[in-house]
Amino acid sequence: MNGKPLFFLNCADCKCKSSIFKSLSDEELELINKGRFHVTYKAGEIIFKQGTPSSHFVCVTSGLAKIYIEGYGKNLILALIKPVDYIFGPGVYIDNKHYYSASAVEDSTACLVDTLIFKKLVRSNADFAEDFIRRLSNQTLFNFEQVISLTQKQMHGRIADALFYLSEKIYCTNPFNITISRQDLADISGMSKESAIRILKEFKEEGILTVDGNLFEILNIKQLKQISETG
Amino acid sequence: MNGKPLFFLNCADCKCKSSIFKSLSDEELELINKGRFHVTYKAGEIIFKQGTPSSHFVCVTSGLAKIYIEGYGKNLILALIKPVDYIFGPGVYIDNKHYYSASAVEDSTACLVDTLIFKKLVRSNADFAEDFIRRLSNQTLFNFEQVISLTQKQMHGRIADALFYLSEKIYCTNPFNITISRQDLADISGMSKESAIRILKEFKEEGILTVDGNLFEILNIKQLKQISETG
DNA sequence: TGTAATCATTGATATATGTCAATGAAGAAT
DNA sequence: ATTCTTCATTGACATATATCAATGATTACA
Repeated sequence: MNGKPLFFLNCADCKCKSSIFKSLSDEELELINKGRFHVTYKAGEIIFKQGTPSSHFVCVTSGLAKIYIEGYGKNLILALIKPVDYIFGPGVYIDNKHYYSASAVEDSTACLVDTLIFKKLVRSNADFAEDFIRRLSNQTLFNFEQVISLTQKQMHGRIADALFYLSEKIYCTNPFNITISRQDLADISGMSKESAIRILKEFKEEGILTVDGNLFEILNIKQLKQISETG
Repeated sequence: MNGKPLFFLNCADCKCKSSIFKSLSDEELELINKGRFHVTYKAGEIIFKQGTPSSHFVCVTSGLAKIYIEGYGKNLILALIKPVDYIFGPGVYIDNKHYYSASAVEDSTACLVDTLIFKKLVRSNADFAEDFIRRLSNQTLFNFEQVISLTQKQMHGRIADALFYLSEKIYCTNPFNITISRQDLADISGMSKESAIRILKEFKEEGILTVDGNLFEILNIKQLKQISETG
């Protein structure tokens, strides 16, 4: 419930706008601002659901969200989205459908912006278009790493990768407090919850990691890196 | 060695240009044409190698190529590229590096075009940029299907998916002659060559498939679809 | 403040899948 | 033809991983 002033901001003054918008002028930001909704989500709430039409893209302004594909009986978490980052699915330029679901992991707030406005700006502003393509490319590279980790590494390597992802990319500290569940950790690593927990236990026993509830600390980064690399 | 006249064509007259170029004017095509190389590859030859700098993108004009990530001890085939389709890796907009390798599966020919020209056209022609983004989006959707198949389906389902991919997307006939090896089939399906062969054998025994050397025929499409869906 | 509900943990077990080794078949080269 | 090399096939075996079931811990809640 903090951050209420955000409701009154416009995009041009927004202190926490996504870096994708840096190539936009104030007039262009005003365009975005006009088609914008500010929403709050409680932890666990669905932001959008795979298969539904997508008319807006989502910019997470506080909290933490996950995007995940609902597959055959289980979920694959594609990424965690933290402030200030945005969710722009591949369906927007194809058939305006969501190809994955998104939900709030922590209590979160987000801005929703009409994708038509976004597409218009892509056409009219080459810098913006290029930034967007760069962003799509980075996502693809991330997908590549992910698919190789998931298909060619054994569980230890995959958990190691997930731990580095959480520590380095999401929580950005080393003793870090995870706000995701063990099931989420398993859905990131493509394994069962039970297996994920067992690997954590092994890492603890080998002194690579300490786990106290949701507080994790990677003690032996070098060894964990090696586990990540040897699969 | 057929198709020699291709060497003398320019892009504007090319009968087999990739659909990505349909939004370009003759002048713009001439720009592409100027920075273009026509190359022939023998089956098995490497077109480019993961990790090397990428200055040109590749448009396959005859034959068949594969793009594959060289992972931890084995390869993952991301896609087969048939005429007329092009290979434009995600590194082009990031650091001009190849993030996967490409090689010719059959004797092939290709045009190489400077990526700088491509990027210039993306900036100057909004239709072209949008077509390109659409294409990137489609690739992402394909990646999603692939990662779900590879991580959430058992071997039977993955081989079923690979067979449909070959029959419907690549060779586009039902009794189809594969020009890829069993190892390639395994690298598409994310399993060992031996496992892939065993699954094929089971499908044969159940009357779902006939396999005579490299000639495949899917006999019971409905059943194979179901195997694909039940994982 | 207890009761339900969810989440985390652990053990036992079944099985999907990879690895290794051996053999057969099909081309390529001499 | 004959040898050599690559590719395909099969079997035996080891093991990585999921599933199921039970229990403990934590949180929501009324």
